[in-house]
Amino acid sequence: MQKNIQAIRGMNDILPESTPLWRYLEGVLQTVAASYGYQEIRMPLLESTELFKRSIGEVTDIVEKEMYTFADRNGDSLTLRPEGTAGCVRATIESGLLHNQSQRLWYQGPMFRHERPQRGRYRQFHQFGVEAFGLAGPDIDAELILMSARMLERLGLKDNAVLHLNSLGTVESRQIYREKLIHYFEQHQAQLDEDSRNRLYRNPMRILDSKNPQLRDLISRAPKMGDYLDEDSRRHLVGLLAMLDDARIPYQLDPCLVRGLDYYSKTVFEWVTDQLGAQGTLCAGGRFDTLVEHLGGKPTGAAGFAIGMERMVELLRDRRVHDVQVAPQCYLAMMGEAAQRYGIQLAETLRSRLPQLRVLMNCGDAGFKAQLKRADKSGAAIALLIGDDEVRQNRVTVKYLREERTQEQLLLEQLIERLATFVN
RNA sequence: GUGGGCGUAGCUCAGCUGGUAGAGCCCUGGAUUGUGAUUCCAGUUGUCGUGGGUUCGAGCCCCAUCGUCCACCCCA
Repeated sequence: MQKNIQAIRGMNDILPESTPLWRYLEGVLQTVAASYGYQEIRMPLLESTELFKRSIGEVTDIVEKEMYTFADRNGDSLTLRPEGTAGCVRATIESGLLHNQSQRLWYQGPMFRHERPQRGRYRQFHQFGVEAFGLAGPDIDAELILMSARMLERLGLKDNAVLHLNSLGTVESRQIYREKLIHYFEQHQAQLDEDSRNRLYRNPMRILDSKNPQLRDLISRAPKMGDYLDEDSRRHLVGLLAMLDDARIPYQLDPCLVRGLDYYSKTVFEWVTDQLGAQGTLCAGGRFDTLVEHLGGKPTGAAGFAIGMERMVELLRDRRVHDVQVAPQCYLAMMGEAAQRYGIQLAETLRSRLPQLRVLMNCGDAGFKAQLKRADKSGAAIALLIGDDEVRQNRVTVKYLREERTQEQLLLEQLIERLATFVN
């Protein structure tokens, strides 16, 4: 048997039954971002591999084993973007957007990581990302967190998520902390599991967010980043917490919160839910003050976050949020060849006169009864009936499908007037 | 990359200790000629994921393979 070609593993189609929900979600996020004065930016899906190696970090899992990397025809190494920040920074530097000015930007679109798919984790997944450049203080961190909180609130998901917060300090203070941590875990090496032992010298902070319950005790007694923060980072964090308190945004300080990408510094945060299984991070972000410089720009403070769209959609699906109108307002049923030719002209006229109207025209052979069934199934409020009689009289029979109302025969202008009341 | 569960009609699934396939939904037609959500009647749908093995005989047992889901890992 010939095998049908299937979608690439971990890359899903978004079918018509869910696209309205996606558009609703995207619409809410865009509206909120705009209400904070953020502008949209669109970057290519493909970037030079070097960009991601330099920004995400050579020793991260993403770069080591999760990137879709391949050679262009001329031999250049290209990579399908595994996240949006790197490309966004590259674009803003390249276009001079950071020259003596700050930028507040958002983007959305697919990202690609070669991981084993599971609930809430796919090889092509979608993010809505927000980035702010050229602003060094805790005020912009607060703005971003407030924005993310508002997004959740608008979507009715405020009670589904908890805000986790931590500070990773500057690169220098983190270096000191890192050594303390290695020293601590070295002394208890026997208690570490295999994963953690592997991470001990490569990325000891990752041991902190291990899920192994046998390590919980050991981890809870480990040195805390908070005790090693430099003065600047400490003041930054205190300032941010005060602003969050003012805004009455509850948060949970989480000394074990470590982000997976190397470029983060100072503030990091995550909105986490317990309703999605193992992949519960809905939204995550933080500051990345050294990245712009690292990619060749002038030293520029920066912060941002990204929302995992699939995870949001899954939460919204449970709540049956449904706001987007796609059903046609009227369905055109026709009997006979003359009626069909009349009807197709009529449908065009209606679309010209009422641009907001959604007209679904019956196509293909079907009995009158079957056409009405289709009209009902389409969700249309009205069926427009055309047969020989209507063609002769130049009228259209209007049948109301969703209300007790006697049907009527209308001339074109009357019909347009009537249909106009169903458009909004 | 490592584990475990599952793969039967378009969808959701049933199929008893092995005897060459079923239900509901959907779709189509009909219950007198041009009037839809209900009801009734009728009909279509499958090399039971794929390949091999055991057996007189396999959807059911064994092996392999692919796919999928969940978890580890990782992260949005």
